[in-house]
Amino acid sequence: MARGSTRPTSRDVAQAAGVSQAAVSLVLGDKWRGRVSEATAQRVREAARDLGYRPNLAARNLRLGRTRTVLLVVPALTTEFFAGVYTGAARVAAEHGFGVVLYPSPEGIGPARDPFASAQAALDGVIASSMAADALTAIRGEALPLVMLDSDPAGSLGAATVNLDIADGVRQVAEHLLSLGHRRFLHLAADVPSWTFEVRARELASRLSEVPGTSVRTARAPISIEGAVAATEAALSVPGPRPTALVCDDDKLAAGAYKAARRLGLRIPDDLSVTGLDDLALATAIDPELTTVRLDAELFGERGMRALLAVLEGRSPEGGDIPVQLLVRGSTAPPR
Amino acid sequence: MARGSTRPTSRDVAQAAGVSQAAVSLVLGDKWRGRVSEATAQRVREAARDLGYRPNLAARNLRLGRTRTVLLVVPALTTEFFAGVYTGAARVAAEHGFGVVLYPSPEGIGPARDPFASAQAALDGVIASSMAADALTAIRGEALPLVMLDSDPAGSLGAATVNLDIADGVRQVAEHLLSLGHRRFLHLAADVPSWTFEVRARELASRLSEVPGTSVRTARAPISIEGAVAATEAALSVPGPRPTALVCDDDKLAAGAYKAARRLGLRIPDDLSVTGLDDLALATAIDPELTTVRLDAELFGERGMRALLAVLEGRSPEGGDIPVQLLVRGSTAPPR
DNA sequence: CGCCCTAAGTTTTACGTATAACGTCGGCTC
DNA sequence: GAGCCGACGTTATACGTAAAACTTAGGGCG
Repeated sequence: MARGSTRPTSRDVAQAAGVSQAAVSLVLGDKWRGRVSEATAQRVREAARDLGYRPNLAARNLRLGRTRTVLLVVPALTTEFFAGVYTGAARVAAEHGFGVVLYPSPEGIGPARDPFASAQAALDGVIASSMAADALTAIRGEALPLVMLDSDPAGSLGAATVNLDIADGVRQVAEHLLSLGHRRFLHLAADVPSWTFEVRARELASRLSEVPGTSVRTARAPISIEGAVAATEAALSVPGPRPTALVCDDDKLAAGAYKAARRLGLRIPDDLSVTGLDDLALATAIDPELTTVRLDAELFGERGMRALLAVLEGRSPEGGDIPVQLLVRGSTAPPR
Repeated sequence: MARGSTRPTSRDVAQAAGVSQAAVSLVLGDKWRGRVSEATAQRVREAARDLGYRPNLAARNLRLGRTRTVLLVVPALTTEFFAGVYTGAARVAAEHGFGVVLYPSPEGIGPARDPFASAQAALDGVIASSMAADALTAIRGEALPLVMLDSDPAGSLGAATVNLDIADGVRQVAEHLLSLGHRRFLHLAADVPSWTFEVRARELASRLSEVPGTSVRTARAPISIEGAVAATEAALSVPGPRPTALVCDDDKLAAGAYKAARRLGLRIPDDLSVTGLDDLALATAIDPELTTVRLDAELFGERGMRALLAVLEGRSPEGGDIPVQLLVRGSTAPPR
């Protein structure tokens, strides 16, 4: 009790219970089936509780050569979506006795360009968003078990991938707008090099090209409201027939588009239909509420973590993209 | 080289450089001033680089008895703000060779109610938001160096506190609205037990009570857009003279209030002035743009981390609240 | 010449845990 | 009664690192 400030070790517990340190380890590690009597085990457990014993993780990790900790690498930018991913991943991790450490990719973190310096913990594996491109080379260098989120299955040599079915989401958006009667489209694309955005562009172009009489222009903007305002305002100001439907890569871009439309005196959805992608809180805060594609971020994180656990246990991760869902709200209507 | 799959240790480096393991540790730990010749040090560094050596964190942590890792405990709810806090904290941490692990407080994480089970890493200290109340008792039990964010300085026995000057922000809001001529106020309060919200209520009531002829009612809502819509709609529908100014504890609540106002046919700011607090991306996405109080989340995280570093080094953390700034936008105007 | 000092290392130890390898003792079988 | 086996432990060791304590060889100095 009056041992001072240092934390009790398994040896202290052993002494208190009148057994050897090994016995403590066996009991607390639940490996005592036929090795220790029930009575002794009970004594050990009580001593541990009384002393407030907690195993030293550093020692355990050293001994076992693994840490039951994984790194989740996300792009610094998008917070709400990846908060959901983290939550899902952390929940599944906790169920399996794992912890999850976050590494938000590049900017803002400063000198430590290296995920593994920043995450002091030693790691058993990594889950990385393909948007966090900067960190990826460093990750590859470590040859750790790796799961990629929303990454080109063909391009992620070796690594397992878990993807949202973004292509289907874009198809749903296109179908919805086409069936409303829209033919002149503007695609407000995220100016970020990532597979997940390439898919949007490819799928939209592909579907629209099948319908005679449609046209689609593209504008690019960084993923921020201000950036989207400028890009949209410019794109809608060019002479010639104006697009009647604006497909945005992302809800934030759509929010910027709203502001641009307002400045130009265009009413949504009467003069311009707008769609987003993500279903952030934003989407229902703006007026009119945004027609968008709901991505289940938590499920995404869960599936990512399950895939990594599978890799760690030598199983092969389950395949299949995660379904997404079009939410039709007030920002889309037939063209006037 | 052809050593197989296991990672090289300092002993491997030693062998490659033709020195002892101790020499490697000295060189790489930068403790070799008068202990090792420059030439040998160079050889060691090269060998380490060639082998791709990385020190085993678990072993180092065990040896040193500290991990250079701190836990940041945040409420699961609010993501954008705490993303900023994390970024600021992580930057400062990285500058000092520390890592930051996130623990989003209660819901969603599942069985592991215990921050220290979830964050597998052993910890040197903790930074905790007072909003993450559920986790606090567990944290206290560990007797780790602790810094509280936005917590009652009087009530956080022993622990250092770092606070935003929320009281000043509320005063600025009140001053602004009073000077516009508003006298009938509604306070849309976050239904979350936390000091940071108590301050808002206290300060607003206090300032308004000094001005004769003012009245203030209070409505409560959970911090979500939908919750705020319902609460605001109810509060604005009661008979009698309607409030002309709505002071919200938070931007999200304000976004909900916008929707409620719209449903009731009230125009902002003509029929109702609205203010928020946080300056989230939301604030400039909605129309009209929200008059709100900018909180510098990154600076908050920075200061929190600096305070914790001070505690860890036995210095006393610097005091003083972090200043905040009123941003007057389009959601406030004189009452009609 | 004898001494100490410094440079340049090496040997050894400890951190706390998990587990393989090793004892001991009573009881049962043949 | 010899042998063996299962129950109940203990002893010893290794994980990789940091650092204290020790070694060795010159060199300078009185």
